[in-house]
Amino acid sequence: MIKGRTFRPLEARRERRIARRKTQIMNAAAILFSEKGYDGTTTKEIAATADMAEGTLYNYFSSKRDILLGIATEMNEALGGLLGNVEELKGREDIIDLVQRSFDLLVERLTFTRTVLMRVWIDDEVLREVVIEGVQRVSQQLQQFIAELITAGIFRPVDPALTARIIMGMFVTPMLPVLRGMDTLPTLEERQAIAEATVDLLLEGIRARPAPGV
Amino acid sequence: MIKGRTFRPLEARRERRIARRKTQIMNAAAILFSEKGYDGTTTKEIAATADMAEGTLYNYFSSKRDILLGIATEMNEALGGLLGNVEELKGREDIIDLVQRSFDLLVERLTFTRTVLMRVWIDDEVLREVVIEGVQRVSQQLQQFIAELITAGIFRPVDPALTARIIMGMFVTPMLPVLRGMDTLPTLEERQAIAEATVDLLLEGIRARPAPGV
Amino acid sequence: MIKGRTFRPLEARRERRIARRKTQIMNAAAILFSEKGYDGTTTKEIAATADMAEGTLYNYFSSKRDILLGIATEMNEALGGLLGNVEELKGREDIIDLVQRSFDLLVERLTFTRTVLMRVWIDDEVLREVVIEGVQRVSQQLQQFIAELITAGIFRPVDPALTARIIMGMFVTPMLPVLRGMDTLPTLEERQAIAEATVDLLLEGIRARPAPGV
Amino acid sequence: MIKGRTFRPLEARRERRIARRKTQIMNAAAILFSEKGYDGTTTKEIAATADMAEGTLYNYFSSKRDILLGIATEMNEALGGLLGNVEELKGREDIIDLVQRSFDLLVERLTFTRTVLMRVWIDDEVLREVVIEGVQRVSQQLQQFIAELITAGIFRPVDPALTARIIMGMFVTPMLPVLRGMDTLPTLEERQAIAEATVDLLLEGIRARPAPGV
DNA sequence: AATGAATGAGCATTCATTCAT
DNA sequence: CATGAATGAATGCTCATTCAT
Repeated sequence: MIKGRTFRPLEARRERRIARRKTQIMNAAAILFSEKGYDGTTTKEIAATADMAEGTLYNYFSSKRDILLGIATEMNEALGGLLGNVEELKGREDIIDLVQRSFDLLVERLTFTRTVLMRVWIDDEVLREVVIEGVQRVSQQLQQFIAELITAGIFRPVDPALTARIIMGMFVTPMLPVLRGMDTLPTLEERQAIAEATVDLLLEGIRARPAPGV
Repeated sequence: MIKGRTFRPLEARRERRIARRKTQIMNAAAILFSEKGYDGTTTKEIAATADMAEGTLYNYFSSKRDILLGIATEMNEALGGLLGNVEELKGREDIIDLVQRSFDLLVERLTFTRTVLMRVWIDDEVLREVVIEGVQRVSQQLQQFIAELITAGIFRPVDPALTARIIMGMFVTPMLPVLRGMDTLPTLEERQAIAEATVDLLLEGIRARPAPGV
Repeated sequence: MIKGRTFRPLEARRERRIARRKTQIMNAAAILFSEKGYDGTTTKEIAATADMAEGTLYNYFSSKRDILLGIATEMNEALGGLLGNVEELKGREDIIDLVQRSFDLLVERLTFTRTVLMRVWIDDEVLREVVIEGVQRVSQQLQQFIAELITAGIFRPVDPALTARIIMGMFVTPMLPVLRGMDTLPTLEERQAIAEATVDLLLEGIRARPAPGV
Repeated sequence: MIKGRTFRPLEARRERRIARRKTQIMNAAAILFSEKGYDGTTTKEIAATADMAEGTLYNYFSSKRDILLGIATEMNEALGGLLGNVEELKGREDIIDLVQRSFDLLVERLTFTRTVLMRVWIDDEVLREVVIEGVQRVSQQLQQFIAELITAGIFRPVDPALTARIIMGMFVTPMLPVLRGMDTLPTLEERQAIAEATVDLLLEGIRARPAPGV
């Protein structure tokens, strides 16, 4: 990227400043969106929370909507880092670890998650951005993973597509009250306990077992 | 409610007319809310869809918000009829039947469900109305049911509260793409297949089993 | 238009009320536009001048721009009534009379004229609406009139198109200071004097000539 | 201005640079003003067209408005050079030549002309700057010229003030479609033809006459 | 002198609610 | 009861101007 004398530190600094500003705005917006909804949040409030003038928002985003899409994209990219190595998931511990990292992601970016989950429900573009490109990819990796383990005789012969969907539901739902702001953030230990309980519930149902009496 | 000579047919007819009007308005509003969101829907549109003048809405509801709460309440009452007889749930078939009736409820009142699920995310009053009074009651019945079956030695000893939450997630999530409008409505057969797959996944994991070799 | 029992007085009254409101708004807007320009006028001011709330404007016009187009259209229609009978223009008196009626039109609708003349300069849609459909029609009738009188030997052989353009300039220009608000409105006598001087200048030119027959 | 030992070449260079910058800005602004109107043009666009940063504009002009007044002034000064020698106008050829030089001026500074003509309509200061000081001076010279030729028996006895106004209209109007951007720029030959036709119409009128001496 | 990010007052437009008919 | 015109506060966004670098 940076070669020979085309290295321009001023430009790099500029880009960092822009990135910092965008983050500052998205953080402020996500807090408000997650508390009051997209339509219930005004640009005036976003600016005040981000500690800048209203017009400054528009130097970094072309519209209120663009801030929302920025949040969705950021969330999506974070999600992308989660499942790169699905083929390495072999034992119970690996799966628990993956689940826990998912929880961590949701919790770290709590307001982003809340915002995106809320908006995906009616905004078709956010739906495409996040679900089609993000969740669906996760889902397909999951289906492939399930299919392989069925072939290997480790899982019972279930419908991979439907099961993938159910599994994702199993893992997101325990977090819903937290995301909604009804429960307080779970501690690390609590998250671990939830992850283990969920994985065990899943495995004991889905794992093929030697016929009794063998 | 109406007894003896206080029976006044005129008044009853009046009440029925009022109820019919309210339903007409809530149906229209739910369609629009579920398509465009609460804030994205104008009272002018609701009136047009309900085939009446804008001002007429306010003879039956005190505000746009009141229409939303009416929808939430209605949904909640429908949910109440679902789990009256939790102690009768004994075998796999009973549970599958319950799950299927839940699916039917969501699908029948598709727009109501969509509206309420969307709005519960940020509106604290809807949250109280629906979740605290509706979902939580279901959840508690479910926990009690799980606890009893654990005591009876039919289920493994799991955490009833967490498991109840996971189970509800398992059952709602397969319906999400339908509720979101991404998938078409499943046929009766499809709903049955989903219900069976979900219950089997649940049972095979949660049911205690005789030790192998016995 | 109104036949048998399809006569609906209520609807007619409604239409009259709407027409009255639109006129009220266009009059207010034209005053402000002509004083401060289109962009220099706010909808708040228009509403205040028309003695109604800001939102009420939008029950009758879909945008500020639509008010402007309404004014242009109205002006255009008034212009249309001016030149129906160009073939009746025979002598000097007829022409003076036509010129005077033009002056009257401009003066009566002073603010409309000012508004349209100002806006036609940069707004292409107003240009089309007014010039292409209005002025151009007048111009063509004028060219035809000139051509006929040339054929009849009454006019010198001049270029009809160019001459029509020059003539229109001769008649509009004396009014410009009035339209611009620099001069006060001319009285009827003054308008008559201007009309006669202009027509004579057109017909005879400025150069002194020996009396015919001498 | 610069005499004796106060002559400072550095200062002169500085002034030339400032003058060049101001011209650069006014040219850019005039293009945009003439296309989109004063209010429709942003300082950001002016800066971009003039190939400099937005803030730089304010080193040379105190406001957007000041740029406009600069354009008006420049136009006015150019107009001043046109009529210095009105007493030399003697024959038809001289007048045609003057008319043609006017056309050339308008065409050369097309965007300046467009801008000023547009803005003079509502901006009182531009009106004063250009009309009162520029056009009115032309008009007075014209009136004096007419009055003298009447006295000399060369022109008919017409009202000099009104006639001056009409004449100016005759000469500007043929150019309006060009200024408005509806017609393409006329070639030199076309401009000459227009000038001749206009002057002849002015001198001789439109009415056919028996050839003198017949 | 040049820059361009920051500013915030000001704008056109929307829409839930009221109320005279 | 039903109507739909009137209301005006509130909104997202623009842009001339300033000023630290």
